[in-house]
Amino acid sequence: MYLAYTLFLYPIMTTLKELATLLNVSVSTVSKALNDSPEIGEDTKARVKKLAKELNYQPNRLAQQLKSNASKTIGVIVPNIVNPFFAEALHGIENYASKHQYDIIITLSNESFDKEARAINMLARGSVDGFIIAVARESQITKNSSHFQSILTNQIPLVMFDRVMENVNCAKVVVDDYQSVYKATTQLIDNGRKHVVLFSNIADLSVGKLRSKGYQEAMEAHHLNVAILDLNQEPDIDTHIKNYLQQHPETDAVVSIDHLTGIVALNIAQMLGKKVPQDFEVVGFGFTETQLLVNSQIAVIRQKGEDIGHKTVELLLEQIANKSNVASETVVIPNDFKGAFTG
Amino acid sequence: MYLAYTLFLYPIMTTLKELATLLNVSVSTVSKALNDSPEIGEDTKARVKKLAKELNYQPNRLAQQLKSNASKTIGVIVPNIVNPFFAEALHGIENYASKHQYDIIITLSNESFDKEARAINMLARGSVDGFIIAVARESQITKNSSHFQSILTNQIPLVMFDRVMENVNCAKVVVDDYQSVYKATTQLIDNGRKHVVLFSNIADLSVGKLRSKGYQEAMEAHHLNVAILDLNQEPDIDTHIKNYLQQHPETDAVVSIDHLTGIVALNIAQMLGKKVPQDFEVVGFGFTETQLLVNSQIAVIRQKGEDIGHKTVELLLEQIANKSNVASETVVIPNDFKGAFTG
DNA sequence: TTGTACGCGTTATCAG
DNA sequence: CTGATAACGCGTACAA
Repeated sequence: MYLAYTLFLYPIMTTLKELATLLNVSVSTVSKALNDSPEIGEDTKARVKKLAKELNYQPNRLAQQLKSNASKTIGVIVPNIVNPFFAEALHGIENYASKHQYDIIITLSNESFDKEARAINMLARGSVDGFIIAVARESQITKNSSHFQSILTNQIPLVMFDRVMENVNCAKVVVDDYQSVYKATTQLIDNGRKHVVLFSNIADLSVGKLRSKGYQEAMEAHHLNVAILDLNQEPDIDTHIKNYLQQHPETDAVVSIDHLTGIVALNIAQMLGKKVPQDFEVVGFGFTETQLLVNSQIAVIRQKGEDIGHKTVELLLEQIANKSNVASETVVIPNDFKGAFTG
Repeated sequence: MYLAYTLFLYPIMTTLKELATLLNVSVSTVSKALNDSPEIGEDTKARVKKLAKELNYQPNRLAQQLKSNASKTIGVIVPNIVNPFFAEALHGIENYASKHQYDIIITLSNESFDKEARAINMLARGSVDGFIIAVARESQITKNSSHFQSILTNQIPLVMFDRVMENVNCAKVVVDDYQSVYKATTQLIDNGRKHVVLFSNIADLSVGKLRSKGYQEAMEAHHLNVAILDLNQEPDIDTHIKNYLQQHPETDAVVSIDHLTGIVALNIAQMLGKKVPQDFEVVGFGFTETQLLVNSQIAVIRQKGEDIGHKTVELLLEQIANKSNVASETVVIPNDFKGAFTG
């Protein structure tokens, strides 16, 4: 005879208490019944479950989280999401996390220290069991890591990836930035290229520096001139690249250490009448779909975003499990090479 | 004299109760003091705040949320995040939400109905105050909207964007898919193109159908032959496009209704020796960076992902505010055109 | 001015 | 087998 009540109640979230009063039993009985406790008789279990189903009862997760002191949620902070590398990494993170029944809260720092710090402050108060972070540009440049230290001080598990800070003592997942660019540059030189220039719009980032270093040392090892075009934050990279290539017509190869300048360089070189890849070769940083976009006309150093994402979650869940063990290993996920270099 | 205690306690989350015992006052006094209640004396306020600062006290958000019955969090479910359109929309959503002190929990449906349904089930239990959803491919194809109905039944605010379901009665934000493709196609025809083909890998989606319809009706209005290459789910779109263009050498224009096939078609056409844009023209769907990638060689219909994201949040927050008012308006955000068509 | 008591929804312990 | 009680951490009406 609780039909009317039922109909009225239905839409809004049903609680244990409501079930209890409707069934004339105690709240704890209902809770145990729904959790299949052996303490409860089969008949009452059935009654409880039936009504719970009818009223579409769903336990409130906030309450469960508060009680258990675990949110089963990972806080992810990335500089932006439009960069396909981060998109892929997030994809990997989400997949692996959800496989392990973890939700993720994503926050974008927009490369800003403040926003990064605020996000940490919000999430570090019970909302998440741990953090996965790629450091904002501003934090990297200013070397301000106070907000990360506060995570560590609070014993909250933390994993950094790609953009990491050396002086923060936590687990890290990176790619072999130096190695892969060194190797790619060497390959170009072996192909007979003499005027290899590096294009970059991330010179100020940790990864940018490592990649530049790879290029630089490869060039120097072969006694070739180092030429770096730093497009950092330039709004109109098209024009700058065009100007450079016109002023340096001898250029016969480009190493791009980000996901954009390589493709742009390719297009412009073709517009300027260069034959690719016969007398002009490009190596770029890329991601899964890059290959489609450039149609094998350039070689790409492919960052395995999804794998990197997987790994970060793996490390984080380990830390969450063995609360004590603040492991701070650094895992390197080597880059792929896609698209054959010409000989 | 609580210094030793302090040092021991510091790392782990400080609670009101701990502050209270340390200060020999009641929990509520501490709470009020921290919230600057006029009931509390200035001196005690000072004492409380001082210790709170020392111990780095941060109120537990879960508890606050449970108490207030509001999570200040938006649940966002998108099919994937690698598609730059969704990445941009998410960017817009995150920015606008965070401006209004809302967090977002992002879940990826991976185009699967099950995952979408599970995500809703998890989040609809107190974790979020409302949903923003772009419908998974599978849900659209099977027309299964039961999980969405359950959101509505539970009175949880819901906004759909881009991929929407007509039979779900909620607010929606879409682009002018039909219109913009009709217009683009007409433009190509006006430019003298006679053999315009449509490339698509999203024929089965609501947006895909609308866009195809725009193309089709524009062609028919000019008594031209409709030609559609459906690359839906094909792994190797490169090859298919190449084959098509070789078998149909008369083709003088391509309309691509997704963010990939247009760029691929452009590259392949150039490889096949077509002069772009003199005797071959491409219109594609795109996003902010597309223009850079294709270097003005094709025109793009640009979906304003960020604006769309903004709008969804705006509508959702409205709904959250006037709980009663289940507004179900549909907002259309018109596409931009970038890159001049040649005449 | 401060403290007490209760509620948010859940679970766990301990009586009955 | 069932129920009362306490607890998670916070906020607040009410009492002192």
